[in-house]
Amino acid sequence: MAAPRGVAASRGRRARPPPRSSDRTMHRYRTHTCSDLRQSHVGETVRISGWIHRRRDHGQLVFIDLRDHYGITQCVTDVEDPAFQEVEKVRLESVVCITGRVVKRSDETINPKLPTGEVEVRIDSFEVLSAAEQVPLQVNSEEDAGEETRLRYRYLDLRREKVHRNIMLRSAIIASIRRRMIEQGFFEFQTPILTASSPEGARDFLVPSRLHPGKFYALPQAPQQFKQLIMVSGFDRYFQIAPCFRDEDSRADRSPGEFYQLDLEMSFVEQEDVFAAVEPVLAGVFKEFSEWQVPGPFPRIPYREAMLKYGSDKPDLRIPIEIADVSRLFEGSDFAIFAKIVAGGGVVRAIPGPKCGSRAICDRMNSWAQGQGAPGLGYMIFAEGEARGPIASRLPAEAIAAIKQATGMGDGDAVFFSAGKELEAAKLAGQARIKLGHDLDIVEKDVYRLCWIVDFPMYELDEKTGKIEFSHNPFSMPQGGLEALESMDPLDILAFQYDVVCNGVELSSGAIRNHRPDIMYKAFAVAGYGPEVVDDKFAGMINAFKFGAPPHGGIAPGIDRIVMLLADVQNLREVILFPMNQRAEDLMMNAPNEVRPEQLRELHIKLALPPKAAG
RNA sequence: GGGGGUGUAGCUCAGUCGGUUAGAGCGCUGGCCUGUCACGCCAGAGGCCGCGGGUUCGAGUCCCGUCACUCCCGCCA
Repeated sequence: MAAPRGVAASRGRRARPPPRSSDRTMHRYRTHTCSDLRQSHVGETVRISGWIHRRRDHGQLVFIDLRDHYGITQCVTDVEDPAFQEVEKVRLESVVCITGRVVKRSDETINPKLPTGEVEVRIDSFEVLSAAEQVPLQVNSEEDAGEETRLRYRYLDLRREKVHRNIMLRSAIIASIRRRMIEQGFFEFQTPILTASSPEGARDFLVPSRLHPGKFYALPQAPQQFKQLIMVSGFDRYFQIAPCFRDEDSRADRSPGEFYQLDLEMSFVEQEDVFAAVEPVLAGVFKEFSEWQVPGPFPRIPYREAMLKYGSDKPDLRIPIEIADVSRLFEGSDFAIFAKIVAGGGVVRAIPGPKCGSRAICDRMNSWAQGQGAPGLGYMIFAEGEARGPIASRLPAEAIAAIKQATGMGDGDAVFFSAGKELEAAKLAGQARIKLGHDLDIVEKDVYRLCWIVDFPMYELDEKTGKIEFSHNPFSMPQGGLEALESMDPLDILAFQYDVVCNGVELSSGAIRNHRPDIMYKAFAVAGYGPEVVDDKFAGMINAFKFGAPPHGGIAPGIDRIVMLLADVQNLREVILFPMNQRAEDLMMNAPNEVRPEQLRELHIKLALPPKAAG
């Protein structure tokens, strides 16, 4: 897969044709790029510029692979040439300008791996535009350097084929998204970067105000309120490739600090209208930039069903394992641990383990579960028409038959059991499902399985405080509207709130918004907030809704994650030009950094550092 | 805030049970080589084995602490 630079489709189109070669008016730096030259150029004198990618020194004869954004061209010089000495000495990654004659390579020396491999450039003159010191990471290597080196010298890392290609893929994906959104009748608008802190959600990044001592702007966690106000302003269909800022800890699929969303909002729509607008954009992009299957239409899976069958609200549908609830079978059973859990309102979930019918595998799963902080993972092994294991021996035959029925398992298989409080049991079962999928190598390959998760609950119970809280976005419209808020148990109320999930990665959250002030005040009241909280914290939006707001809704798929999936990489840093490290530091630019005392004084800020950092 | 992994040459890594002078590939320096394309061959320079402490006759290796990078939990409406 030694694809030469410049051939990958994602690498993009060629540069506009450079000026024609002619000895008198030759361009200062180049007449062609390093991917341009073909047999048809043989005989022409050309000029190309780029980096020294690799050198092969034969003593009397030196080959140089010259690399630019577009590709690689082999240049050659021998001891007779005046430029020979310099060419032999120049260090890798130096930037040079080469003028020379395009010559045809003899049949045996053609390199079929290079698009320019039928020709080479005989060096007439050789100019070093910028000499390189020894580089701290190898640009011409497939092998990644350590993260710290890669980030500190990101501009070198970005020269490497693989990373360069990922970034170009990102560029092409964003261009495609823009085109598709505009074709669907959306308009792109920009929203403020300096805005107000909002009490909900993630931790804000704050920006002190010079003009208003003691006051702060916040960077937007998302343009949420602005896009709703755009709808109230009558623009009907908005989108933006929007930067979002959240001061939360990072993960492999969660950048520290900042990330980009395809933010969009539509007026006069219901949930299905949003799906109908977004699904073709996402499906189109996934199909355009990969060879993998993208089955559609995306299935719609209610939240509760997802939590039951997949143990997650972001199920990886490539794994052909479905969890079943078997709580009822353990009710009052002789297997006391589970019986007690069920009696106490807990649940027992059964995870099918195809071809897992061995003690070794089951013990391994059990210790894995303990490593996850669970008490353990029960199991039942099927062999020779019977069920074995400590659980099986305490269950009546009918219950075992029912478990077989529910999981579809038989001889040679196993069933694992996750028991406990509903959410915990479901999550452990979900993690076990993923582990089994990977361990057994039964994850479907070469496919992007996207789905909609719908009917998220409007509220949830905070385990610690026992208080009712918004489970997602407080601006979502509750299903059933005002009547539901007034008459139902808050924990039973669903919201018009939805996610898009792809292969176990949450791409996006969205909702039909609550555009009615009366319902808004009531929704907050249920969560224990008086109208003054709404008026104070969401003044702009609640006021706007009092002057005629269209029903509206939207969604905001994560750009970085889409690119990550399409680039088939495991970490967001691979698809971001200048990412920060896990501790939210930019090792290249040295951010965050201390500032001059005058700057702080201007901002009316005095530092109160923790004892450790003070020294 | 918590748990796991990693840290040895400029880079990627090996280093056995704790035992002589710490190795390899790439890169770098010098030499040889006129058809290579991950060129080949010879020689050389380059090491606070992350840092500090401990155990030991002896520590890259074992123990404790600490720092850095990373993955995960918490967190992320």
